[in-house]
Amino acid sequence: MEIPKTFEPPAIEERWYNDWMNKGLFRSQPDEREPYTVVMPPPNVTGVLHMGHALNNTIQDILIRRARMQGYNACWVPGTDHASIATEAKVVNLLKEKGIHKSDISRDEFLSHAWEWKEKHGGIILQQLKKIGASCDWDRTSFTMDPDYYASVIKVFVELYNEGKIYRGERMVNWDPQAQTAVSDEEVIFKEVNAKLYYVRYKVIDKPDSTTGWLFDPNDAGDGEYITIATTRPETILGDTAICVHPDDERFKHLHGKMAIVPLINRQIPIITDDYVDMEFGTGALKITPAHDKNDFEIGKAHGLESINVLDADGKMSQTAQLYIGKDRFIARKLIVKDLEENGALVKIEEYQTNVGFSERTDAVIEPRLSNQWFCKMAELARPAIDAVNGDDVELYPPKFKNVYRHWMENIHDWCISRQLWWGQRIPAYYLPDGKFIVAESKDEAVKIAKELDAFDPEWEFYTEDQLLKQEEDVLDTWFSSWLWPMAVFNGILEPDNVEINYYYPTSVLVSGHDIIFFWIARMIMAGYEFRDKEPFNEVYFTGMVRDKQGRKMSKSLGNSPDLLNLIETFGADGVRFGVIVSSPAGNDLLFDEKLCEQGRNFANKIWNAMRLVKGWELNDEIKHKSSRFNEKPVQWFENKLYSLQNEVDDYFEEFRLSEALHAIYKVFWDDFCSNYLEMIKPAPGSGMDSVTFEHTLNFFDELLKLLHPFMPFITEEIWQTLRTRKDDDFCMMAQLPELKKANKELIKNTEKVIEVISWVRYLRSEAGLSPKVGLELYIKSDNPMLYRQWEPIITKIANINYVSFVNERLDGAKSFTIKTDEFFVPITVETDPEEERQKMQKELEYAKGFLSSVSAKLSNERFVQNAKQEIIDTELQKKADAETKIKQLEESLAQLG
RNA sequence: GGGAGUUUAGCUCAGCUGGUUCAGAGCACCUGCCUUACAAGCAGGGGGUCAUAGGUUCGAAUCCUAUAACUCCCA
Repeated sequence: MEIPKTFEPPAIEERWYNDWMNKGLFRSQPDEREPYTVVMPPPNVTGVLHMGHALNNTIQDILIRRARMQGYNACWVPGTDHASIATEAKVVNLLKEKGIHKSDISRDEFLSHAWEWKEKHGGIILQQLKKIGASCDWDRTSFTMDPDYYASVIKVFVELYNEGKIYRGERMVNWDPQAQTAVSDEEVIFKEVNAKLYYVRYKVIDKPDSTTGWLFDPNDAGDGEYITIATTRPETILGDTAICVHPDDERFKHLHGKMAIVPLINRQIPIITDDYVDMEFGTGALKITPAHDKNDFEIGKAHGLESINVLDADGKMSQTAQLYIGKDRFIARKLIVKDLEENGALVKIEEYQTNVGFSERTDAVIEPRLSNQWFCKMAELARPAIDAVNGDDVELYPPKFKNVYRHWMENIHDWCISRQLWWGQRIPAYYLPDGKFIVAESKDEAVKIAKELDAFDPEWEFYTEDQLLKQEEDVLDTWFSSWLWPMAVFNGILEPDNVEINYYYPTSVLVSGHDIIFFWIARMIMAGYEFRDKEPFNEVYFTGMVRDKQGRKMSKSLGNSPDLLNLIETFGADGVRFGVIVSSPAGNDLLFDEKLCEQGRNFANKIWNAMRLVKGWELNDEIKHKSSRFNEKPVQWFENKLYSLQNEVDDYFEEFRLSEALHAIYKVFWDDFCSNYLEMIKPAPGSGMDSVTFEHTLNFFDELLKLLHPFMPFITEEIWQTLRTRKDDDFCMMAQLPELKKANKELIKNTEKVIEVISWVRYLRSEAGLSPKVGLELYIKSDNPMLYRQWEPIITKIANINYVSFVNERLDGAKSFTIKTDEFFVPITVETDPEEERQKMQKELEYAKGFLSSVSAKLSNERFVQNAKQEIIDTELQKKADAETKIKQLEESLAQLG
C-alpha cells in the first residue's frame, strides 16, 4: 500500500479522537490506582475558543496524557461557568433584537430565555476543545448552574451566613452603570487615561450664627475670600458636602472652621481638617463628595457629613443633583465646566493623567456608589490559605507568584458577592414584611424559621407564603460559585463523604492564567480550607498571556487573535499544539506566531516520513548476522541517547518546563533519530534490513512516539498504529512509559566525536566545491583508534569515504582537522589559495595560543589550584593538553605550507 | 506612590547552586543540493563587548550595588 508523502491531519485527527472516545479512554472511575486529577478552569459559556484557551488546555492535556502514560488514574474534568454579567448582557441584547425588553418580562420568563440560549450556544467552546485533542472525561462535564452545583452554592452561602461570615450592608461599591450592577474590587480594571484637572474656587464665609441664620447673601458678588480645589470630576461638585484641608497646612489655617459655598447651587458646606489630605496634590484643598468617592466616603463617615447622591444607577444625573437632571455624567461634566466658567468659579484647567476604573465585563467607567449589598468577610477565610501557600501545601509555579499572592491575601478586603442580575444563583435571603430577613436554603425552610421567630407578627399568620416572604432579588457573583469548582464537580459540598470526592480531591494541579490569581485561584484555596479543610490542588501552574508578534495581548477588540479552528485546519491540531507550547516558556508570556504552527506541522511531516522510510524496509534474514553487527554501534548509541532524553524530559516535567521538554524531544527525534541514526542504519537501495536492527529501530520509534504523544497526540497515535500491527485495545495514548534508565554518557560523548568527524569531512568536501557523491579517503592519527575502528563502516557509509587508514604520522598535502587530540587527514587535490589557507591557520594558531596562555595562567595561579575543585582542575589540565596538541599540529601544518 | 519582573544573535527565548554540556536553541539569513523517507526536505556556513558602570572572586552572562529602558501587578 502506498503511504502518502505528506501527512494529512484532518481525517486522521477526527478518526482517532472518535476512536479514543468510543473506547472510553478518557473516562475515569475511582479504582486502586493513584489518581491524577485536573479540573479545567471553566470557560465562560458565552466564550469561543481563543489562543488563551488553546494554550491553557493544551498544557492540561499534556499533563493529563503523560500522567495516564505513567500509570495514574488520570481524570480531567471539563465544564463551563455561567458568567452572569456577560451572559445576561448577551440574552438582554438578543431579546432586544426580538423587541422584548427585560423590564417587560418576569424573572422566570427571562431565565427561560437564558437557559434556552445556554443550551443552544453554551457548549460551543467545549466542542472546540475536542478539536485540539483535549482528553477530558466528557461524562463529567459540569456547569456552575447545574442543579447540584446550584444547591452547593446555596448551601455554602447559608453556612457562611450562619457563621457570621456573610453580611448585608450599605457600602460604597464599584457600580457598573452599563450592566447596572455592583461588581467586586477585582472586577475593576484601572487604566491610565488622559484627563483634565479642573481648579474650582468656592467662596468662603464665616460660620453662620445659629441665631441669626446665614451670613451669606448669594447675590453678593463681592470679592471676599475663596478656596480653590482641584478635581477631575467637576460634575460631582453638586454632591459636595465639605472641603477638607490638612490640619497642618499653613495656607489654610485661617480658614479652619469656616464655611464654603458650592458654586452654582450655593450649598453651604464646612471646611474641615483631616490629615488624609495630601498637601502637595493640587491646591492642598480637597472637595469631599461622600456619595461618589471611596475615600471621601470614609472622611464623610469620620466627620459626620451628609452623603448626597447626584447620580442614578444608569450613570445619569439624579433629581438630587438639582442641575443637568437625566444627563449622562460625562455630558454633565462638559456642561458644568461651561457653567462654572461663566460663573467665574473655574480658575484653570490642567492636563492630567489619572487612573480610571473600568468594568472588567462591560468596559464602562466604574462609578463608586453607595448601596445595599452582600459581602463575604475574607480575613478569617484567608488565614489558612496564606499558610498553605507559604508552607507549599499549595505550590505555585513559577514561584514568583507566591509574593503576589501573599501580598494580596494579607491586605484582603471583604468581597462584594451580590449582583443586581437575574442569571445566577439567587441569594437565599427572604424578607419579612417588616424588612427583616431570614437566610435559609429554601423558602419552606425560611417559612419554618419565620414562624418560630419571637418577632413573628400574629397578623402574618394570615399571609400567604408569597406575601410573608419575598426572596432577595440579587444573584451571587459568578466567582462565588466557581470558587467551589474543585469540590463541586465531584459533588463534594452536598455529599462531603462520597467516594469520588474522597478519591479525586485534592486535585493534582491547576493550570490557569495568572490574570485570575485573585478572582479565582486564591478564592478556591480559601474555599478548599473552609469547606473541606484541605487544599483544592497541590500545585498551580500559571501560564503566561498569549500575545501577538508585536507583544500585544490578544483580544477580541484588537482582532489580533487568529481563528483557532482555521489554524487547526491549516496546520493540524498537532501543529497548533506544537506552536503554542514550543514558544511558551514556563510562566512567561507567549508571543504567538503562526510560523510556529508551521514548524509543528513540518515536524509532524518529518516523523511521518521517518515512518514511511522504516515501513519501506524489507527484512532479509540472510544478512542478519553481518548487518546487525554492522549496526551495533548506532543501536547502542541511540539506546543511550533515548535513556538520556527520557530522563531529561522527566526532569522538565517536574518543573512544568513543557516547552523545553518538547524542544528536547524535537531535537532528538529530528537530529539524532532521523538525521543520524536512521541514516546510519539505512540499508543500501535494494538490499534488505536485518531483523535485529529492525526490531531495535521499531522499539526506539515506539519510545519516541510515547514521549511525544502528550504534545502531539494525533500524529503519534497514527504512526503508532501504522508502525506495527497492534491489538484492538492497544493505543499509543494508553502505552506506559518505561522505567527510567541511566544513560552511558561516555558512549554518547564518543559517538559525538564520530559524528563530528563525519561533519568535518562533509565540510571539507563542500568547502572544496566537491559533490557529496565524490568519495574521499580518510587518514586517522589517534592514540586510541579503537573508537574509530568500531565506527568505520558507518563513517565510510554516511561521510562517503572510500578508504579509511590509521596512521602514525601526519599526512602531507592533505586537508586536516583535529578533534580533541586526534588528527584527521583528507587528501583533497583541489587547488586552494595557499596564502588564504595560511592566514586561516595562523588565526587559528593565535587563538589556540591565547587560549593556552589563559589556561596556563589559571593553572599557575596558586589560589586557583588551592581553591578550585579537583575536577575543575582536571578539566583545565585536559584543556591545556588539548591546546598544546592543537598548537603543535597547526605549527606543523604551517611549516609544511612553507 | 508601593512591589515584582525583564534586558543574551536580525526576531523569540534557554542558559539551575559562579569554572568546556558557556556563549546556546528555534526561526530568519547566506552557500550548495530535487542524493530513492521527507524541498513541509538534505548538507554546510556567517552572526552576540550577555543593557551600562562599578564591585566581590583565582575566575562573572551567572553573585552584589547603582543607573537606564521596557513590562506587569497593587493602591
